[in-house]
Amino acid sequence: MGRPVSDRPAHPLMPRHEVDPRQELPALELEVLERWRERDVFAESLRMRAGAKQWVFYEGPPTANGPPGSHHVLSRVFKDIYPRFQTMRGFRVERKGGWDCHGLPVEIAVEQKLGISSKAEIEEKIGIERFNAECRASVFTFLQEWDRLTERIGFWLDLENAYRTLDESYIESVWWALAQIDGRGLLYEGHKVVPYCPRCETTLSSHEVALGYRDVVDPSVFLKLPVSGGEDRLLVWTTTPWTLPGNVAVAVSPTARYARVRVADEIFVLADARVQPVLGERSEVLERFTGSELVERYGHYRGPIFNLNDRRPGGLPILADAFVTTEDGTGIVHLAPAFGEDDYRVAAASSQVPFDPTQAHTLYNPVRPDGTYDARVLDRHGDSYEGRFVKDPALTDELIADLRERGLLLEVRDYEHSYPHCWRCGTPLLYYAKPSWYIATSKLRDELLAANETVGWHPQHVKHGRFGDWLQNNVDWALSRERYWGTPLPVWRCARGHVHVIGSFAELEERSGSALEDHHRPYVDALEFPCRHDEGEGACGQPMRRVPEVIDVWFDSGAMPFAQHHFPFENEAVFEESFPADFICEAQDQTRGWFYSLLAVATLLSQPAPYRNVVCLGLILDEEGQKMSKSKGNTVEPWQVLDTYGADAFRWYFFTSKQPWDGYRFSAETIGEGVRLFLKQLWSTYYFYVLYAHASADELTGSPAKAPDGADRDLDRWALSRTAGTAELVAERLDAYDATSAGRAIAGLVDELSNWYVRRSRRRFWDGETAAFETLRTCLLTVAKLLAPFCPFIADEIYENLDGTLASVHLCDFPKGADVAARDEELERAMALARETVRLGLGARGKAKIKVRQPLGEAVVVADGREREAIERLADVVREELNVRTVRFVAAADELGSYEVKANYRTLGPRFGKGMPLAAEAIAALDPAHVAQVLRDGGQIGIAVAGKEHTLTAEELILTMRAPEGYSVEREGAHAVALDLAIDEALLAEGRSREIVHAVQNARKGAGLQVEDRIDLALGGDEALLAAADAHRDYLVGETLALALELGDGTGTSSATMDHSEQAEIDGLRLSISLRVARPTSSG
RNA sequence: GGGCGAUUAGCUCAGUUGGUUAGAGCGCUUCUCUGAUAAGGAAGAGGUCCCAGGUUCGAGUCCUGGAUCGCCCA
Repeated sequence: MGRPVSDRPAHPLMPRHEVDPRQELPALELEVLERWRERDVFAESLRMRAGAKQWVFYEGPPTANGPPGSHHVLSRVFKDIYPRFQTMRGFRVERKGGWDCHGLPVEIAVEQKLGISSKAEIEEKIGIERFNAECRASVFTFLQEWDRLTERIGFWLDLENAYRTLDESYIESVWWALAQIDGRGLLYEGHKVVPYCPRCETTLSSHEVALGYRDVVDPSVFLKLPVSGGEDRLLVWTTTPWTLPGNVAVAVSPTARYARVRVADEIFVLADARVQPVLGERSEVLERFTGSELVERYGHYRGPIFNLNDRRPGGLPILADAFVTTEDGTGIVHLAPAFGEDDYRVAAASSQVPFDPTQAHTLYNPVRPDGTYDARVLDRHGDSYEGRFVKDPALTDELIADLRERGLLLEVRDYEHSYPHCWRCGTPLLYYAKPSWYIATSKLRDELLAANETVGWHPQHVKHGRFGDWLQNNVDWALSRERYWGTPLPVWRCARGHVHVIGSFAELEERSGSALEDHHRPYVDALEFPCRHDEGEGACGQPMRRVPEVIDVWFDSGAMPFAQHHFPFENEAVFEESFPADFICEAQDQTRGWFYSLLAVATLLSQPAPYRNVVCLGLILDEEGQKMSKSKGNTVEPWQVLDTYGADAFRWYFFTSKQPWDGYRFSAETIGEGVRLFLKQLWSTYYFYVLYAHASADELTGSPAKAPDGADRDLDRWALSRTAGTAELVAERLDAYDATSAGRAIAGLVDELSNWYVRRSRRRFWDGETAAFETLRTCLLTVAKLLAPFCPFIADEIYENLDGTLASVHLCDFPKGADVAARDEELERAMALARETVRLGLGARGKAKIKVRQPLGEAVVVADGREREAIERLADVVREELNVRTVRFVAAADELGSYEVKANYRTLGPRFGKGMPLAAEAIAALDPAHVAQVLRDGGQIGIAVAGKEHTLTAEELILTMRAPEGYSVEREGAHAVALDLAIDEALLAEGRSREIVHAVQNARKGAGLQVEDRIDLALGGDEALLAAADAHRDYLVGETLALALELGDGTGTSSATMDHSEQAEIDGLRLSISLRVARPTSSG
């Protein structure tokens, strides 16, 4: 257990220190942080659970080469709350930090720093060795900033033992995983059509592509291609004329309708839906058929479209595939598998296209890596287009002119669309088939889906929505990147094409004869070894060299469950015990990022799902609902919030303002509101306790406790029961990863404690009544423990001051309801009803415009059965709150006025169905007084609907009341409270005496007196007021702390000697008040 | 273009299996209470529950289509 703290106060009810009612929370948090450091609380919280069962959290590694923003605070506080909670529940929750170190963002930052922007420059000017050294240095540029923020927001994470994806041990585990995957035959080299910048000669990641979309106008070309063996012409549409030399087929939609139309003396074929938009009114439809029928009818067209010196004219296939739409163009598209992903897929799937995806050289691609045509592309005169850049507008014009000359062109139109450009150099990107290493994840689709079924997703819809769909449509993982700063792909290959995947550093050393200290490029590239492949004629013996690629950083992150422990090379037991994770948490954009990479890597290694629960966080938007970005200048910097409102406020906002996956509309002001509403209210309640505990120190530590009376005991038991109930609910909701509901329940409890328990109990605290202090202390300490995972600072402060047995609230066990008190749900219901009754009664007062200070004779509460019993039990509360002499109960409203009877739709609806309107009508026609009488006697009501008799029970009817004469009534549903408005002389005098007290208190304030000052008091003015004061002399003297009271008009002897005089008006009557501080010499 | 989510008061958000007159907090107006609280309480103003169809005796809630915003993917 945690280290006990020695300097306990003399008595358990006594707080250790006084409290500033206007405490600045950020300053307080810094003190708490210091205390955590001194007492080593985080480490202690782990040590004290050393033998306990693990509850496993995985940190999805951020990159530390940029500063953390508010969205990082969001994910980090959610990564904190559940581990804190589970620690308090008794689990050991180790929280190993992690850093994602590799990848293009790091490389780009370095390129910018070095003032270069291409691979050629890296390799020729800088050299890979220096470049990677720069990357390594750049990775942790903002590490301190991250660590500082992590600590400040109260995110407990083991930063000292954080894993780093650039570590040698990490890389070795990744290599092991890849060798395992290769051993299952799932690693292969294939082609992928990728966004590619021909100037930089590099592929771009989807993230980079998204940076460079621009709206541009490109020519869209309508071709008329004659079918094989006929004069009919297919109308084929493309927006990328430069891809036409790569054409190997055309495609139609199998299900769409196509039309054969005549225009002048030509016959065209195109989608029926496109006839009008493309050809206008000038066409005549001859026939219609589906795409499938079109394929059957024509089969082939005359190709290739462009003159190519290695392909003779002949028939090229017409294919059908569902990706073709008829929403624009002609409903017939050309296929160039080297330049389009769909094209590639359809071509690969068709036996009619001479293309084998596993044999890269069979792909027809006349464009070179620098974006120029090779020698095969010819113009109409047989001259080559070799060396021409494919996106050059002048070239496009020539291509179009060529097609026109050859009679293949129907029309050219401008086509406005958004097209990706290289974000670095502005060159339009090409979609271009590149060789790439793949993992055949699509073969494991069923395993992935099955593993997904075992995961608890929050929100739930991700499971079968975004994530499930993604798995359903799984495509092979393109693993390789032609870059420098990453885990090197451990694939070695010999000149004869034999491939070997290295699975450990030892193996590499054994084969190559050299050991490396750093397995990054370029060092690893230098190692060679003879090929051991044996095809029956002895080992091949050719030198094997590493392929140049590095691996996708997402594979790094997906390997973290084992790579963070250097499994399987060491720490086998540690890994076994910490797999799978109970909980991970990232933003929703990780659906295809880390959530996927973790699941995929585990599945590839035949492991179960690597996480049991996922919380997906939404996006942070600004007040206007715009995405926050530095360029817009609408970001909220974390430190700005932390310095102004503090970490607890920041956390509280994220936890409770809405369900985190819905995203946030976020501004510093919104956070401030939450502070006012919740943290200040809590602080205020806590302050109240500390203030009066110190003021009542003698009573609390000395004399034996006085037992509370019945009503007070009820109030105490109510507060404890509500606290116990909240404890149950909070634990249940946090178990379900629903911090929002849990937090709101705590806020509800604090509100009830502050605005009901404390307010109702104030006098008991002034009197130093032990039971009240005990109750409030228990409630506050329970709140502190419940709140500890949410707002760890303020929770620790309250615990430390009111208890402090352990070094921190975070070493405590999470409260179970039974630890606090036995639930008394009957009492809770009763109190809720009593409060409702008070609310209605105050409403009735307001309606009659009678102040609460004016006592009234009677409140009449309408309630029946158990409700009545419940409220009756708490009648004193109702009486005091409403300031009435008596509370009378009536069973129903007949004594108060007339009824109204209505149908209960909820219960009767299913019974009557279509007859419901008739039934409601029949019920409305009943005599309400009669119905009330019968129901009260336990009888039933008969009605006739459409000639049929029906019997109705009390639950099928709703009785409400109308306001009677002479009472002010406030009602809601079946409840009502009526106030007798008659004010007799006695009530009037009492009310006036209260007004006088109020006026004197104001005068005291006006005279600048201390609350405990005793006074001499003289009152003058209207006789009626003086009479009221005289009648309630004791009350008046007691409330105003007057030692002497003189009543009479201004001629009185002492008024001239008073220090302070003022005039007041009550009910239009004049009151003069004179007072002075009573001196010891004055008579008592 | 496809998938997912969202849309309820000026703002931030609740709204259970469909049920009579859709709620809370903040802000605004008026009143009120006050030996903790720049707090609390009451009343008032403020809503075509994004739109249009449909199912149903009955739709904020279920279905279809559409709009707008966001995310992911093409």
